[in-house]
Parts: sequence; C-alpha cells; structure tokens
Amino acid sequence: MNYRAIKGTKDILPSETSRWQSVEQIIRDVFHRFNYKEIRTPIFESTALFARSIGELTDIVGKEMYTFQDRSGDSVTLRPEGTASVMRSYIQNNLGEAQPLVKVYYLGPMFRQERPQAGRLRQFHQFGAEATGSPTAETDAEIIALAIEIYRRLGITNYALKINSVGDEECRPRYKEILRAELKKISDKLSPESQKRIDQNPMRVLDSKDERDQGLTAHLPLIVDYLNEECATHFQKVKSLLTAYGIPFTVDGRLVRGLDYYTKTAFEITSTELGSQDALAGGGRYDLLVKELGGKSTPSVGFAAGMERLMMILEKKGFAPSDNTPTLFIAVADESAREWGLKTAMHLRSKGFKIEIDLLQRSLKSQMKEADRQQTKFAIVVGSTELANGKALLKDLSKHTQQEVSLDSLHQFLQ
RNA sequence: GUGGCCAUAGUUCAGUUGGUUAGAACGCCAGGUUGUGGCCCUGGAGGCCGUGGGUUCAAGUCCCACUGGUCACCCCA
Repeated sequence: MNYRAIKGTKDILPSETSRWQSVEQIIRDVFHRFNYKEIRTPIFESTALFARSIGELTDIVGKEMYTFQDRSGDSVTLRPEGTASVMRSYIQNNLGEAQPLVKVYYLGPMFRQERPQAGRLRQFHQFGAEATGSPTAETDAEIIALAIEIYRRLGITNYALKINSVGDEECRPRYKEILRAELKKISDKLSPESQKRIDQNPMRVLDSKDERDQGLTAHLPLIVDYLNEECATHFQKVKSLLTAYGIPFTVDGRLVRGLDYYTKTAFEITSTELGSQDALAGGGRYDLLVKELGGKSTPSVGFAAGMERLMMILEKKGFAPSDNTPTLFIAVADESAREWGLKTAMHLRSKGFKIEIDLLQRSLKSQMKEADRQQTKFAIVVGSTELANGKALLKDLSKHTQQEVSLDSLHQFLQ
C-alpha cells in the first residue's frame, strides 16, 4: 500500500459518520439551549498567538505543535486547542463591544504531535464553549453545567466531575512560593520530571501520576487553603450553585490545568470507561487571557471536550444514531422499467424522500438483496406488467408485508 | 521522545516440535422452476503470510533490522 493516513490521523468512515453526526447534533442542541452561538475560526493561526496564550513553557507549545513556515516565511501553527483562536477573534472583531457577555461554542479538528494511543490522536476533534465578559460564579457554574448536560443528554453515566480553584494573580504567586519551598525540601526524592517542575510550575508536581511523588506530596499545603477572600468566595459560590443544580462533584485540591491561562475555577470531567487518557473535558476561568492577547481586560470562562474519547464510550454503549437509511428501494424487473425507475427516483427525491435505485444493472434478486442490505423501509418491484397496469407491489421489508399501490401516488405510501 | 505487545484473505482469527498445492468464520460475487430480500444449500473470486536481510536441505513458523499498528509512560480533551 503506497499511501496511508498520516500517523495519528484517522478516517471517519461512512459506517461511522451517522453516529458522529447524531452526536454533534445533540451537542449543538444543548449549546443552543444555553444560548451559545457557534463560532468558526481558521484551523491555523500565527504561531505567536498560541505561544502567548497557552504558555511558552507548556508541553503543548514546547514540543507538540504543528508549526511551519508558509511560503512568505511567516510562522503558522495548526491549532492545538480552540480557546486562543476564539479569544483572538473576540478581540479582533470587537465582539465585546456589541454586548457585555459573549457566549460562543466551537466544534472541530485540533492538532498536536504527540505519540498516538487510546483516546489520543494527532488530529482530533474538540467541542467547547467560552463565555466572555462575566466575572461571576454563575457563569463558571453555567459552563460546568453545560458540559455536564451534554454528557447527560448522551446517556453517559460513568463520569466524575472534579473542581478546584487555582487562585488569581494575587494569591497564586504567594501560594506557589510556599509550595516551592516545601518541594525543595524533598526535591531529591521526587521523580526527575517533578524536580524539573519545582521552579517552572510547582503546582504540576502535586498533579504527578508518579506514585512515589504522590506519597511524598500527600501532606503538602493545597492552594484551596491559601486563596484570598475573593477567590475563596468565588469558589464557594460555584460549589453552592453546582449543588443547587444537583450536579455531584468532588473538590480535588491537586487538580491543575495544563494550560497557563487559567485562574480561579478549574475543572475536569473524567470517565472510568476510558483507558489511561480518561479526561473527557476540562476547563475553567481565564480572566487574564484577553488582556494578555492585547484586548481590554475581560474575564472569561470556558471548557473543551474531546470528541474521540466521547465516541469511544458511546460506541461501547451502542449509541444508536438517528436513522439515515433510504425509505424506498426501486427495483426494476426488466429493461422497460429502468428508465421509469430512474425518473421516479429523481422525482421522489425532489419531494423529500430518500430513494435508492440500482446503478449496476443487476438482477432483480441482487437488487432485492441490496435493498435488504441497505435496510430500506420499503422496496417496490416494477416491470413491464406493472407499468402497463399502473400498479405495483410495495413491500415493507421489516414487516414482511406487501400491498398493491398505484404508481402515480407512490409518495402517499412512503411515510 | 522512551518502553511493552502485535503484524497471515475485505474483516476477525487458526496455522501443530521449521517439512508438499496456507485454512476457517463472517463479508463479497454467482446460482438454487430464466420477475422478488432476510434463513438455508451449492459454487466462485480474493493472500509475494508487513518489507528487507540472515540461519537451514527446507521459513508463515527461528534470528536481526526497518516500517506500520497498538497500549503504556509523558502530556492532555
């Protein structure tokens, strides 16, 4: 075989697209119920946008981006996530000037050059939402509830919501210093990865999967205990709203987001039905980002979720997509009926019916087999006799019944 | 980037201590009173056994490399 899809990319085949479309439709519907409008941004942006927003020191920017020079020598990057582009667009198009709160969602491919594994591809799909312009805890709670509602609608049950507050530009640096000092005391016992993080991003050490690290850091202070009053009040409000909404959650004081722009609320939704890549969705508040990107200081909250991971669960659960099968298969018994069949197919399609007809000049038996394979609701067999009589047998393929119908009023029987 | 496992028809797999023409199931195609699906029956097409080296009288089977896949680390959705 000469050509294969690039490592870490996948074809979504005709046998799978119905399921994807159904799921996407439900996701869009939930977004619309919360009055979020879709935004579609380009899938590539100038490299600097991502470096600035996601953070120069993150793994995403440091080693996972598809970055290249275009023919004019500009450095461009395939988007590794959605928020940066949305915020860029928000600023560029002055979306915040038309209304104080802008609520948008997106759905589309993202790109990160990681080693592929279960639930992790190089081109993958994310959906997400951003609510920009509100500092209130109500907005954080809405974003979380919105994400949860999508999973609820899709019938996902084995998930867990973890939340945390990562503080703001005032209390977080203070906490980081305290934590850093504590980590330095045990630094020689920590994993090499964690040692590196002590200076760069000490909070990530608490998030380490390494069991020895977890044991060593078990008793260290958590940021929830060092929040300033504003952050603490905000966090409290988010929690009480989630409780009021009937959304179960656990506070995980070690939860940290991988992108640098988060402040205050951080959350993650994980599923026990996935492999080691078990995060279904993640998000939080990022009050500093818009200003960081050159806009007016504007508070914002959002989340992003992985489509493939969601599809993995839904496929396992046997999620049934909405019906896409043809309504009628027109089977022609002889040459005299072929042209009639083709014309009738066109006519009925224009009336809004899903019609299939054989294009391979196959035998009647083969046509019937094809109708069965396609799981069409009805099949009709037409030959010279039927054309002469103006009547034919319409067969209900699942009920195994048939009735004589007039060829002129076929559409009346196709419900 | 590091490591484990895997690689045989379209698909899922079986291939005995290396030993003649590489098999099954499903799928596909064609038939089964020349105008009728699903079940059943019969027949058929379809494999340089991932690629390249090596060991051997003999390699799908053993060894090495490469490529690809997969899972995990890492990271994250």
